[in-house]
Amino acid sequence: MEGLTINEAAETTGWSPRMLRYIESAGLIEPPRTPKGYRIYGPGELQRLRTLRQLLARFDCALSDVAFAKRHASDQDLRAALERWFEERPERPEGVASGDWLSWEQQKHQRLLAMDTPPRLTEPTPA
Amino acid sequence: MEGLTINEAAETTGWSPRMLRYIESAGLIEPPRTPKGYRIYGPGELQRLRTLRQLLARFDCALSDVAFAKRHASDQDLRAALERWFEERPERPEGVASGDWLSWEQQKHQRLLAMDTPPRLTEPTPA
DNA sequence: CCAACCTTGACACGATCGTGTTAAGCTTTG
DNA sequence: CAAAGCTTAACACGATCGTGTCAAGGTTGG
Repeated sequence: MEGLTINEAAETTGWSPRMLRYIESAGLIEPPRTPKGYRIYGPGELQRLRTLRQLLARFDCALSDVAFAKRHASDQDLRAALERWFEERPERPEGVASGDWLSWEQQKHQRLLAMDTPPRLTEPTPA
Repeated sequence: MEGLTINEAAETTGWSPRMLRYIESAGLIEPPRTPKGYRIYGPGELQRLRTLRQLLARFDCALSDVAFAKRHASDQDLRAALERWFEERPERPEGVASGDWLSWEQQKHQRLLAMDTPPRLTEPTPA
């Protein structure tokens, strides 16, 4: 055997075997398998399991958050979209006439949006 | 009045007033208030509300994910920690003797970890 | 061969998310 | 001033997360 079995890994990392499977299902740590499908945890996996623990505890965040962060890290489009959203400043012009008011910033962003809006995402969800 | 009230904003963005408050409580969009505490949504907020919608729909993610992304964007420590965790490669050396095996990678990371571990975070949670 | 271990799948359950609704109390406005 | 609108707080409820446990079946090893 080239590494630890799931129960052994659970033992040394503090996670339950159930959670190791769950973590795998979340795409966070996917150990290789023997030809018959047994999971084998090597030093790398064990270490990542331990540090995962610390991450969650230290920053008080959820497994799903880390899963999302992974998506965020590997999905260029997602990252770009989020970045642009955060950049939309809470800017408050103040110097605009009351008529324009409703239009000016709105249109500015409308233009930005038009660039990446896959046609008809805002579909009226027709029942 | 310098902007839309919460009900008007709800009307034009498609969110319910309840959700506008919820989104605010999540720290995603916090409109300014009148001296008496009434929320006022300006063009910026309205736009962010609309694009938020598209974000969630387009990438099929949750509000809490975006909230976490915001933390991720503004918390340097969090970002660094996540980055390091993702970088821990699923590398499988293969060329290491069976005795070393358990130690080598482990210690490598232990060293890395030691650098940023605020003393005693792994407190034994003493009931 | 059979006991010990693994695998997947399911049910269960408390906690949190996302959302609506309602109540009690101010504020703005016709 | 009274109606309409805002605010917070609370209750409710289905959906999902995180987790345990149990069942049915394949694998491994003494």
